Amino acid sequence: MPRPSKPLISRAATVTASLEIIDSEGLEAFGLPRLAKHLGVRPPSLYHHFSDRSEILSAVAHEIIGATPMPRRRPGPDWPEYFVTFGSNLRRSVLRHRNAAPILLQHLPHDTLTERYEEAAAFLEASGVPARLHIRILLGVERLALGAALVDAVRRPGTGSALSPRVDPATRPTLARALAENEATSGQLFEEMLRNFLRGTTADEIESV
Amino acid sequence: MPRPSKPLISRAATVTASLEIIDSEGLEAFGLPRLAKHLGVRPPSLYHHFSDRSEILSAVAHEIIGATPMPRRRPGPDWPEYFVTFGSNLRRSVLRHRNAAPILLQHLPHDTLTERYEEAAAFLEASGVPARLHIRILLGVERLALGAALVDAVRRPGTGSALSPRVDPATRPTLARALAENEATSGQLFEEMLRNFLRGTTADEIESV
DNA sequence: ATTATCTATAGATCTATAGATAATGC
DNA sequence: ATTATCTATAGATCTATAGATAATGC
Repeated sequence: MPRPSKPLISRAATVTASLEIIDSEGLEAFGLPRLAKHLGVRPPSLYHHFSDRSEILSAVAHEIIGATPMPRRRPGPDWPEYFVTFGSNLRRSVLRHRNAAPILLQHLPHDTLTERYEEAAAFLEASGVPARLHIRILLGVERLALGAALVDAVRRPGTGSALSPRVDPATRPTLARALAENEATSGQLFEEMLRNFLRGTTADEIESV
Repeated sequence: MPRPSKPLISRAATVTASLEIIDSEGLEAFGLPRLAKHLGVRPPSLYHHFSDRSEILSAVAHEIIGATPMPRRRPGPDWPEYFVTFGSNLRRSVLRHRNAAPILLQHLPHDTLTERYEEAAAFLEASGVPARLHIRILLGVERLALGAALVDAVRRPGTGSALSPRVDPATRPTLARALAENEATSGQLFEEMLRNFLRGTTADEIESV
C-alpha cells in the first residue's frame, strides 16, 4: 500500500514509540528497524518525517524536558519554594525515562531549557531577588536537578533509598554508618538539598538587606 | 607475527588509546576496529584482554573517575573547603574527557566513588560534623559536581562563560540581563555553589550547637 | 502535482568466535 | 603447556538512498 488514506507516522507518534522502546527494552534496543516495527511501517519511511536518526533522538530529548511543568506560584518572599518545585519537576521528568539519560546528555535541548529559565528569571525579578543572584540560582538548581536525576537514573533499581548498590560495612564502615543514619528517600533528600542550597545562596543578602 | 616478544596490548594502554580517540574524534568514532588500529593490532586481539566491548568502556569510566585526587587537608572547622576541593576535582576529572560523558553515565564506577566517599565520611566524622548531615553532604556534593560536569561537558565550546549557547536578548530579555550581570566563569560559579550549598546545609546546626 | 508509503539494496560497520601459529616460561 | 598475537569469517545489523506506486488535495 504505497500511500495510506491516513498517515501511519507522525513526529509525535514516533517520539512516543521511541520512548516506549527505550523505557521497556533499554537504550541498546533502540534503532530504526526496531522503531519502524513498533510503528508498523518499514524503516525507510521514517526518513520522510525525520532527516536522520539523530533528529529522532533530539525530538525524544525535547519531549522529555518539555514534559516538565513549570510551578504555578506567585512571586513573593517564599520564592525559594518555586525553585524547589521546579527542580523536583525537572528531576522527575528525567527519571520518568531513566534509560534515556545518555540521549539527554547528547541532545540536551537548550532552547526548551532556556525558555523555562526565562520564565524563572522573570519570577526572581518579580520577587525582588537581587539580580546578581539570578544566574547563581538558575544554574545551581539546574545542576542539582540534572545531577541528581542522572545519577539516580543510573543507580538502576527503584529503591527509594539513597545510595543503592549495597555498601559493604566491613570495607566501608564510616559510609555504612552514615547511610544507616539516613531515613530520607532520595526524592526527599533532593528537596532538602535544594532548600539548603537556596538558603546558603541568599544567606549574605538576607542579613545585609 | 603470532606472538610478539613484548606484548603489544595492555589494559592501561587500551584505556589510554580509547580516551585519545574519544577526546580527539568524539564518542561516535570509538569502536573496536578503530581502537585496534590506534594500538597497531587487529581487532580480535583485544578479546584476549577484555571479555567484550562493554568491559573496555567500564575500564575507561573507571580511569576517568579514578584520576580524581582526594584533597589533602586536616579535619577541622574549615572542613567545608575539603568538599569544595573534592567537588572541583571531580568536576575537573569529568571535564578533562568531556566527550566521554555518556560513557560515564552508562558505566558509572560505583566502587571507585564509594571508596572516595568512605574517606570523605571519615573526614567528616573527624571534623566533628553531626552524623545526620554526612549523607546530605556527600550526596549533595556528588550531585552538584556530576551535574555541573555533565552539563558543562555537553555545552560544547571551551568558553569560560556560564551559559554558552547564545541567549537571544530579544526573546529572553530577563535571562539575558541575568547573564550580563554575571562575571564569574563556570568554574568559579561552581565553587561558589558548593560553598553556598554547604553553608545552607549546616546553617541549622551551627546555631543550635 | 504532491505526499506518504513501499521494495530493493548498497555499503558500511561492527561484535565475536574458531582455529592457526610462534614466542615464552616452566 | 601457556600466552599473545594473527587470519578468516559468520552473522547480524544498521543507516541511508533510489525509484516505484497509489492516494490525496488543489
